[in-house]
Amino acid sequence: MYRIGELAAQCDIKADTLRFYEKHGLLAPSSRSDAGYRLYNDHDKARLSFIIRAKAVGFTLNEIAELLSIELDKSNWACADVKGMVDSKLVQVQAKIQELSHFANSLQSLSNACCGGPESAEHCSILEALESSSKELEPKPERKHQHQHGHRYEDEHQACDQKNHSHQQER
Amino acid sequence: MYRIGELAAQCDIKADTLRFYEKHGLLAPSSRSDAGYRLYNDHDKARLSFIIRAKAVGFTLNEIAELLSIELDKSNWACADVKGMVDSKLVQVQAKIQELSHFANSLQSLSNACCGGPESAEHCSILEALESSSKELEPKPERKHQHQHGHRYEDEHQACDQKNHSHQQER
DNA sequence: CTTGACCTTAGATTAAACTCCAAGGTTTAT
DNA sequence: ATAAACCTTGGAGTTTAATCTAAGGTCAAG
Repeated sequence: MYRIGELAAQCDIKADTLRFYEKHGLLAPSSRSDAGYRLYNDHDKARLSFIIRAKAVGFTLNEIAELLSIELDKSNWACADVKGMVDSKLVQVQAKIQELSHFANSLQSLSNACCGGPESAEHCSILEALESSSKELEPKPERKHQHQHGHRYEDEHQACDQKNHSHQQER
Repeated sequence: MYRIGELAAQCDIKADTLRFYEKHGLLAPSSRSDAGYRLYNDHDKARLSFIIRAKAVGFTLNEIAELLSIELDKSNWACADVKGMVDSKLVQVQAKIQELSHFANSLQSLSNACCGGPESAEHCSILEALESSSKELEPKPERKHQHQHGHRYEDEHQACDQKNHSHQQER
C-alpha cells in the first residue's frame, strides 16, 4: 500500500495530479486509512502506469477514461462492445504509429543529410527532409549537403494530409 | 496562394488557429495582399502539415517550434547543432513509437482475448492485457534485434515506467 | 452600390490539465 | 510534546491551445 506522496514520487508526478485524476474518474485509491489517507495498491499503480503511458503518446484524459471504463464496469458491457471499442482505439494507435514512423523518417533523413560539422547548416531543413519523405520513399538523393538544395517539392495539394476536407468554419 | 480561410479549410482547422500559430511564431504567411490579407503558399502549407502531424503525435507547440526553428534560422546554426537537436528529437520520437507499440500490443491482446459475442465482458480487461504484456514476458531479457520492428520494451524497474525517479514535490 | 462572404485587429473567453494555497488533521522522530 | 513531514478538503490560479467577439475593412456578384 502506498500513500499518495509515495506513489506520486514513484511515478514522477505530483500528489495533486493523483487527486486530480481521482476527481476526474481516472484513478481512485482502492482504500483509505483510518485517518482518511488515500491508499493505493499495485493494481492502482498499474492503472496509473497505463494512464501515464497513454498520456505520453498523446491521448487525452477523456480518451484514456474511455479506455479504462472498460475495466471499471466490464460486467456491464457485452464482449462485442468491448471488442468494438478496443478495436477502434487500436486503429487510432496504429495511425499514430504510422505518423510517428513517418516523423522518425523525416528526422532520420535530416540527420543523415547533416554532416554534423561546424559549418553553417544552410542546407539542413526539417521541411526538406519531411517533404522528400512524406510523399513516398523515393530513392534518396544526395548524402551530405552540397551546394544545390533544389526545392523540388511539387506538392499539388492534399498536402495537409488531414483525414478529409470537410469544411467547417460555420457560425 | 491561399487566403487564411482557404488554407484552414484545406487542413481542417480554423482560421483563428492559423492566426494563433502565427502569433506564436510557428507559421507566418509568406506574404500579404495589398489589403493586408494573409497569403500562404505551398511551402507554408507543408510547414502547417508538419505542425499538424507533430501535434497529432503529442508534441507541444513549443517542441514543434523548437523543431521548426532549425528551418527558420538554419544559416545561424552549425551543422553540429542541428544534428544534435534533431537526433535528440529522434530519440524522443523513437521512444514514443516504443510506447505506442507496447500500447498496441496491449489493445491487440485484449481484442484477441475477447470473444466479441453478446455475453458479459467479465473477463475482458485492458489492465489484465496490459499487465500481461508490460512486465517482461521472458524471464531473461536479452538485448538483441534482428528486425527493426520495435517491440523491445524492457522496463528494468517495473515501476511506473517514467524516465527516472527524481523526486520532486518540493515547496 | 449594396449585400454577403470574406478578411483585419485586439482582447475576452473557454477547456483541459494541472498546480498551488489555506486551514487544518495525522504520524513519526527527537 | 512538539516540530517536521506527511495527509485532508475546497477553491483559486496557471498554462496551453485554442476559440470567440466586436468593430470595422475588402471584394465579387447581383
